[in-house]
Parts: sequence; C-alpha cells; structure tokens
Amino acid sequence: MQPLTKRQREILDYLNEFIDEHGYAPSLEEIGQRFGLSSLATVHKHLTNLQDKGFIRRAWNRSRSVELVPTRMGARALELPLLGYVAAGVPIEAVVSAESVVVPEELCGARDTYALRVRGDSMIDEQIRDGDLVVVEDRRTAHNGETVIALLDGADVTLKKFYREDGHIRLQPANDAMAPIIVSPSSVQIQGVVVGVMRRY
Amino acid sequence: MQPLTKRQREILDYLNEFIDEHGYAPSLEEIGQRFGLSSLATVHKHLTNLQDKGFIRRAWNRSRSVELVPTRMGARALELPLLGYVAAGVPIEAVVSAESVVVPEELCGARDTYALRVRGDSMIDEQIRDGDLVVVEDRRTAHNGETVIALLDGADVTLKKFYREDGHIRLQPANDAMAPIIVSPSSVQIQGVVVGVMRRY
DNA sequence: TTGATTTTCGCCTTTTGTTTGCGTAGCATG
DNA sequence: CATGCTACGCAAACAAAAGGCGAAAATCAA
Repeated sequence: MQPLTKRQREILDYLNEFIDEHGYAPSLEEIGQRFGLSSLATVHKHLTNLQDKGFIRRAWNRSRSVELVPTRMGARALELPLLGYVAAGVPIEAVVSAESVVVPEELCGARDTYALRVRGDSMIDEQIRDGDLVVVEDRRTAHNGETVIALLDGADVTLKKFYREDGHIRLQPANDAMAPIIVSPSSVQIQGVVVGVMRRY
Repeated sequence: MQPLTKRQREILDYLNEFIDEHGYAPSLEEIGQRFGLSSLATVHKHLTNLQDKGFIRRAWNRSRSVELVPTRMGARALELPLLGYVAAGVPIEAVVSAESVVVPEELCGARDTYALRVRGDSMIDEQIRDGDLVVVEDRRTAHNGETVIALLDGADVTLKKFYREDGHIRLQPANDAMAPIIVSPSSVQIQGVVVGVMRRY
C-alpha cells in the first residue's frame, strides 16, 4: 500500500468517519461540500487516487459505493531471537544474531522471551508437534502443569511438563510412548516456560 | 543495513515521528524547515542516502512518498479480523469491525486471510485444541490432507481434514471418538484452508 | 423517462521532488 | 603535507505530480 498525501489522508479520514456514522458512504457531492470543492471532478480524482493506492474499493458507476479496504497493517509484534532446537541434547546456544521470528505481542510473556523450534513428538499429547515454534518466557521457576524448558544435570535440555511432587521433580513427556523423568530438585534447572505456540502449514 | 550518521539518524527519527502523527510523510520543505535547512537539495540528498542504506523507500517524483522500511522492532505483522468461532454451527458471520488479532506475516497465506477461534476437540489429533487460533486462507479449493473450513449444505460449518475420494468428499475429524463425514462434492463448499495455528498459555 | 449520481475531458495553478553546480569542514591515507 | 573521500550545506532552474475548475457525457435507480 502506497503512502498518502495530506489531502488524500484528509479525505480518507472523512470517508472513515462518514461511513462509521451513517453506515453508508458519502456521495461525491457530499465529499466536495465537506472540503469546499466546487467540482466533482476533483473529488472523483481523489477517490481514484485512493483506489489506485489501495485504500478504497469502488463499484463502477454506483452511488455511494466506496468501501474502505481493511488496512491490516502496523500491528504490534516483536522480533524474537530463534535460539535453536529443543527436544534433547543441548539446543540453547545463545548464538548471537542468529535467526529470528516475528511474534505477536500478545503471545509474549512479560519478561525476556525467545523462541525455539520443536524437534520430535515428545509433547504430542499436549498438541505440540515436530516443527512447531514455541515461545518461551525466560524464568527459573515453574508451576505444576506448565510446559518448561528444563536443564538436567547441566547437560541435557528437554521440553517437558513440570510437576513438583514430594521430594522430587517429575518431568512428564506428553506422549504415552515415553516415560517420565524423575529427578531431585537439585539436579534440574528451569530455563524457561512455554507461553505460546505457533505453527505454519 | 549500514550504520547511519548522526544527521541521518535525526532525520529518520523525524520521519518516524511525523508519519506516526499525521498518517502521511512530510514534504522535503517540511523536513528542511524542521532542521533549519534552506535548501531542499540538502534534504533530498539525505533522503537519498537513507534510501541507499535501506532505511526508507521512495516512489520516484511522488509527493510525500517516503515510506519507512520495517526495521527490527514493530516487525512485519498483520492485523487479521477474528471472525468468530469454528467447530460446528454457523460461526462465520462476517461481522464488520469485530475483534482482530495480530498475526506474523509469515503465518499468513498469499490471499485474503482471517482468523477463527477453535471450539471443541475435533482436531485434537492434528494438534489443534480447544481455544487455539487458526489462521485461515480464503479459498474455495483444497488438496487432500489439508485442514479446511467446510460449509455443508449451506448450513453447518466445520473444521475438518479434507480428502477427495472417488465420487465423494470425506471430511475427517482428527479425533478417534468422531466419525468422518462423507458427502457428495455438490453439497460441500470449501470456505478456506488452515495455514497457521497460534496458541497462548 | 427523469433525476440523481458518477465518469470523463480539457485546462489551469500550486505544491513538491529532482537535478546541477558550487562551497566548507573533517578525516584517513600515502 | 597533499590528496582524496564523505558528510553537510546553499541556490536556482526545471519537471512532474497533486489539486483544482467547469461542462458535458454516461449510467443507474426509481
């Protein structure tokens, strides 16, 4: 969508306002009157320009047929670093200036947030599949039932559901074919908590 | 992207601010006035440099045609209309100016795209759960295995996997507890194809 | 058909962007 | 130190787009 000039912006704003108020578009004359234009040709030219730039649509030769095309731009989103893969092994190497992903602000946590690509089907029953992108909020503690990025004995990193039970921590894969990992609180380190999932077909 | 000089940074910031405030770009003279430059050539040269370094785009010889190229922050994302719920019943009422959702551009299809909130667990085995947001590309045809929004007999709308088999269409829920729907091609109308999924915890 | 509305056609003025030529200052390099 | 490069600046001439006019033609809806 191309940028507007001052006049075009004024007219577009007026169209917006008028349609919002009346439920239908103004006639050429009403527009001209609003802006003190004595020639409808001028108005018509403006509308044509707005149409060329993709801000409105018009049915040919129909009264009050201008339609605002949804602008759908300028939305709030953040570009999060894509730090690597998660499943097993040691995926989170804080590679500087690696890839990055655009994520809607609503999907991000309050604190530092990053993204990881999921490898394998260990969380399949939690509706997280191979290839999905998980949005991870960087924190060191988790509540029961949350999906976490956990570091085991300073070595392996996995994506599991987190449960604190008496005397130990249970890391539960959401997959019947896999067994839970039960460890002492001292040997597990929470790296982050999954706050969002994104998938592309 | 190459680094900016001090002056270029100032001008880029001003462009940002002006466009954000007015909805259109400043003219060369307005820029020059803001910075106390008496020659438009100076302004012009700055804009050319900014363009060469990839921070702005300009249409040739067009008024107020400078456009900021999306930088790291506030990255490329679209605001798609959230048209309602999908599961069964008739969810897609093209409610104007209803809610909307911010979706990364990468998740959107090429054509018109909108979002729906998923109700129920009919697609649970496809890793789409109750409450998820599906990004739907508006089209009328689908390939085998794609997840589609289908309209049955002009009445019910459902979210199913699509299979064209000899003589009929099979709409397959991804849930063992549910039976597939088998209908003739004439009584099913594809409304759109799911191209993305988003979930927030 | 008639009245309301939109399109189109010249022609004009104003606004805006582009180009060329010239000049200064800072900085790095050979 | 001279040389060349880049950033930054001025002024004027020019070209094109944007904004505007009035009238006539074309279209649509009632």
